[in-house]
Amino acid sequence: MGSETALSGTLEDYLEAIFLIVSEQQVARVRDIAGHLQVHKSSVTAALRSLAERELIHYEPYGFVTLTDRGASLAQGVMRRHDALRDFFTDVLAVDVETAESAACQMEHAMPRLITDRLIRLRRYLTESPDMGETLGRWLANEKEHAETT
Amino acid sequence: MGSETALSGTLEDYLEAIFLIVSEQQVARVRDIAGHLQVHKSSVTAALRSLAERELIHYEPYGFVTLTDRGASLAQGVMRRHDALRDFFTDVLAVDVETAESAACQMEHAMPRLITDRLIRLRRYLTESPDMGETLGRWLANEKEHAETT
DNA sequence: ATACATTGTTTGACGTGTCAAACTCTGTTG
DNA sequence: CAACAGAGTTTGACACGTCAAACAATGTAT
Repeated sequence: MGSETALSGTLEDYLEAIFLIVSEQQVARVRDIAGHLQVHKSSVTAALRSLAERELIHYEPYGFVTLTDRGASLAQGVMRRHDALRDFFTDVLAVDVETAESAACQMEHAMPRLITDRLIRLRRYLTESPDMGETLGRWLANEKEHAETT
Repeated sequence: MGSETALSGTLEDYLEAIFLIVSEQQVARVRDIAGHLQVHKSSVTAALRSLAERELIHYEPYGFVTLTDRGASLAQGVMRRHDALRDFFTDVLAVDVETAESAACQMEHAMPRLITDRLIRLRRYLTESPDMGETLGRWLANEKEHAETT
């Protein structure tokens, strides 16, 4: 079952960016991707070629970019890991959104399915179950005291 | 205050390997590092030069390798992140050691201090506090059912 | 001490990702 | 439709990390 060769973290980032941009605008332009990833346009062109070779995007030079089915499903996988981490960091560890977001960004790439699933469910359990909710709340309150000791 | 330029994840891996080897043997040899990291000896030589330039290791060609103080403290930081992740994965998320270890290996590099601290404390709280212990236990049992659905 | 296997280094090549600058399309706008 | 600004691409250079193969040093037996 064709996973060819695993994507690099970098290409996963491009895929994710394209997914997000396509969700808002209909279509992704090189300029938007470059802006989103804080990278030069020429780097984007190179990445697009590579993603197109792997058939993860539809791309013709000077044309708009969209995801193939495989590309979209891969991108969703990346985003799921990203969101799982970020939400766990903010909702359970009470970390500020900026820190959570940027850490998630960098840690998302190598996270196995099993850990992603468990993280999502533990967060749900901890934030939604009434008994855990209270205990967690106590822990969180406790954390506030130790905060800002960096 | 002097962080020069942040280490790459790769160099952090070398530093960590050296730390571990030095802990067991007195001294790290190129061969051991290469074995530990599953990399060719020539890659090790290159990495050692780079670490020596940054004054993180004591290194003379054909000589033994040891960590400088800065190197040791950096290595301990990496290991602390590594262990925090691995232990959280195994003890809280009930993930098997191999998966936990290899995921920690790859995710450890970009993890901010704040998140590391919180992760360590949450694990402790969840596994050592009696009330949480029971609730967590129930959650864990529940996880077993959903397992192997990959 | 000399020979030898082990260990370490050098060299040259490659892959990936980045940038900067020159160049080329493309679609407006007058 | 001609000119132009904006968007995209090409090219050449670089940094990083890796490998494979040729080479050099090391120390350990005999």
